[in-house]
Amino acid sequence: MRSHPALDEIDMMLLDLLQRDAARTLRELGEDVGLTPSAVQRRIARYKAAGLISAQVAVLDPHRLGPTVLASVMLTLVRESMEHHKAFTDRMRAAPEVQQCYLIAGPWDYLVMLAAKSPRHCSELGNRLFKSDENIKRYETCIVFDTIKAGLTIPLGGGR
Amino acid sequence: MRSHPALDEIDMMLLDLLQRDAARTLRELGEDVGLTPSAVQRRIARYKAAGLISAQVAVLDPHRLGPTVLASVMLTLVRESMEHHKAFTDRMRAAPEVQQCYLIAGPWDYLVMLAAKSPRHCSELGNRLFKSDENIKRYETCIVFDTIKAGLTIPLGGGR
DNA sequence: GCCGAAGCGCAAAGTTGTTGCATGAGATCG
DNA sequence: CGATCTCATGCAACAACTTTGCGCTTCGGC
Repeated sequence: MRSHPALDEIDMMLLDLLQRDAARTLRELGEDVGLTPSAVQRRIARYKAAGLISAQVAVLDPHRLGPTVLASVMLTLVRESMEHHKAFTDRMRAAPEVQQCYLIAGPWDYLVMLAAKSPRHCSELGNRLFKSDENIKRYETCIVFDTIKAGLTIPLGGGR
Repeated sequence: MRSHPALDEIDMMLLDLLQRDAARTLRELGEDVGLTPSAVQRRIARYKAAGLISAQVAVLDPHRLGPTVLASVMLTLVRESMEHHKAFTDRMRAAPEVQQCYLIAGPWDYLVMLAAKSPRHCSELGNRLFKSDENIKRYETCIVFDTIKAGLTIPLGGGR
């Protein structure tokens, strides 16, 4: 007995449609997958209840909102205890300028994506979030010159 | 004469609310910013027309959809002509497993975030997208152990 | 075969999103 | 200094969408 009866092909299609455009109506979605609006709505309610859909957000265009500087930061900690990791991750979660933060394998411990309002702001962020932390051994910042692609889309095409 | 009369404080609040949760009703948003639903709806329509809101998407939880492997890839090209860059970026844009792709400063040319269905799939992706490209000098893949934070939120708090 | 669970379509009911219109606040210009 | 024009708002009517109850069918045990 599984808590979730497994997702069928229609579920995959719906989730894929939704992660591309969540502003469409139930009728449109229904036509695409071959269901009535009410059936679509019940499925989507199921996804939300199950936590499959964790959020529904508007994606803003950074460069139309005024100057925006994106940067990637790779870093390593000095001590690797649970407490030190938690202290760091809590700070990342709390900082609104931190778009993404990943614990990664390899020479670096973390990869962080920053969104700042100016080069100066970006530098300040580095100081505040990383330089002033005694437990960060080293960090390397790479300014983003251009965003080729940005999204959080998960591949759902070929069945899973 | 500016193409866009500049955004006031209410615009910033609305955009900030929307990039956090785009599923709220116009009435709720209106109460938060002190406007009627129709005023809110007209502002949002303006944002969309101006391209400030580039998409409205559902964010899926990768790990509730079955095993998912995220990875970051840093790479450098051999030749840096416009054509070579375009060939590469076109491939990135076309690949559904490429979540994000940035042109960056520093020792590497690009940072790419991948979403794969398994370690094997991830390795295949590396071969298909990078290893088989004669114009990629070197690339380094870091598997993501844990996602601390993921989003595309832009800081709008302190006025802009 | 019988029975319960689950999903669907249909249609009514309830909300929400959208639009026309009149008002009022600024800005521009004579 | 006032006339005028533009633009955003609130209100109210309207249209569209979402949600829910109900009966039906299907599928899997028992």
